[in-house]
Amino acid sequence: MDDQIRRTMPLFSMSIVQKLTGLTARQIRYYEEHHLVQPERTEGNRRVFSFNDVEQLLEIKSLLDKGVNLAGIKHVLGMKTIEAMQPPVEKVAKKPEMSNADVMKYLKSELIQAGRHGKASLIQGELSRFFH
DNA sequence: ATTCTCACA
DNA sequence: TGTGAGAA
Repeated sequence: MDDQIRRTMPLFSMSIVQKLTGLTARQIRYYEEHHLVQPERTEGNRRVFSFNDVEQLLEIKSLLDKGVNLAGIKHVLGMKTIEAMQPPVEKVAKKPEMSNADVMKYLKSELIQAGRHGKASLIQGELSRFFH
């Protein structure tokens, strides 16, 4: 139950999420309009994303590369949400979704990538707690 | 300096 | 989806 809090806890600013996902702020806001992600808001109306939101965005990016349109992505993500809420069911086959380990690996590569450009201090600070 | 909303020569 | 304006 403590894990649920960790991935739901709002931690990332727009700039951080942009670097982490490679998506533009415009796209991220657009996906939010379509309820593909539901970031929290600060008192100043700034978006604050959780670890789950970042994973969700990465999943969206993945599907986009596969040529899936927003309507299709909504269905895929919708199924995921339903599954998460009605879990007491044996999943027949394994899901080709990004595992937590895959996400971690991806984020690390992003940090290295950004590091080669000398501008990773920001996101490293934000993610450090996840790489203990 | 950052991010937000809104609107489109 | 990009982009710029005006505000917070």
